[in-house]
Amino acid sequence: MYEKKIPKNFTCGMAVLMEIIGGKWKSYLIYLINNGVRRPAELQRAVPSASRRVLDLQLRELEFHGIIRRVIYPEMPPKVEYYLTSFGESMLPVVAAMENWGIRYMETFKQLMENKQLAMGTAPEVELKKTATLSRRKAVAKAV
Amino acid sequence: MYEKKIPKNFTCGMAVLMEIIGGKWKSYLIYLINNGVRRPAELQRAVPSASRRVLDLQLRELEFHGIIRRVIYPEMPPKVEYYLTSFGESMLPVVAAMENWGIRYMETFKQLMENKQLAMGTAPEVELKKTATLSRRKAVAKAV
DNA sequence: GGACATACGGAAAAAATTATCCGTATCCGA
DNA sequence: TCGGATACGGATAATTTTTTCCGTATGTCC
Repeated sequence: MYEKKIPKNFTCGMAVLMEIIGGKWKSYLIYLINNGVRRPAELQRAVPSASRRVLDLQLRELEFHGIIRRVIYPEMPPKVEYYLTSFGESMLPVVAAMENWGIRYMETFKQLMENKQLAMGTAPEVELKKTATLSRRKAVAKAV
Repeated sequence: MYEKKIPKNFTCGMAVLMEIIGGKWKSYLIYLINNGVRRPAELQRAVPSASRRVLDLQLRELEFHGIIRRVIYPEMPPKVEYYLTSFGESMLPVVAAMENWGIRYMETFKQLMENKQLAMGTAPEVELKKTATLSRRKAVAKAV
């Protein structure tokens, strides 16, 4: 793990959670391991777009953080399996909530990315409030 | 926003959600705005460890993704306020779940970081399974 | 006029993360 | 003996994100 130069705070839960599953593939690894994809090579085949190295590193970090547990079989050729710890399992509802929210807005999101325009179906109420502060001063326009 | 060279997939919800709130301060910004901290300068004072620039950039991205809405008051000195859109509000439960999970394991996590040792209170069941595959071969040791 | 407030943005440096490429070792099967 | 499977790790490059430092503009208060 890279030695950080800027210390992190971890004063809010978000920072803690992000430190643990913020990596590019970590949540997916948790998902896969929980669904029975246990061996390193299997995981690599399951996520071919990730390099073998990063998966290894992120598995190490997940293990270091107590999310997964590595079981080493002293065989030849080598065999390794990963399992969620009970601590790791405690994270499943959160991961699921994140995943579900994402799925729900995936299509909308993709369209947004293509259009490169803000066009969320649910979102954009745009209105200009005119408050007391406006009349209190000279109200110079500086629109965007 | 930075033009990426490696295209992202967004085939799973996690990737979508991460694209939206993965930024270092984004979830905190959502939290603050939802709690009435609306003006840019207020937000900067609320997160002094973040540079003004990044907060600006991440606010832009949140706006672009339809999570927040920027209300510009044509006054002088300039006045701007951010509000969650209804789309942004749909994210609150997820953010809360993440935050809560993190808070719950914050202390354990901090100790882990200090010790630089895997010592999760709940976690480490370590056991070595011996399966058929072991006897099937010569079982050479390659322990760690 | 000078110091402060408001809000914004470009450019480049620094930091952090991820990718690529090299290597180790053993065993199995053709 | 050669090619593939298993698993792992170092070193460096590339990419992405964040920080730092510079600038713009206008208005108020002393």
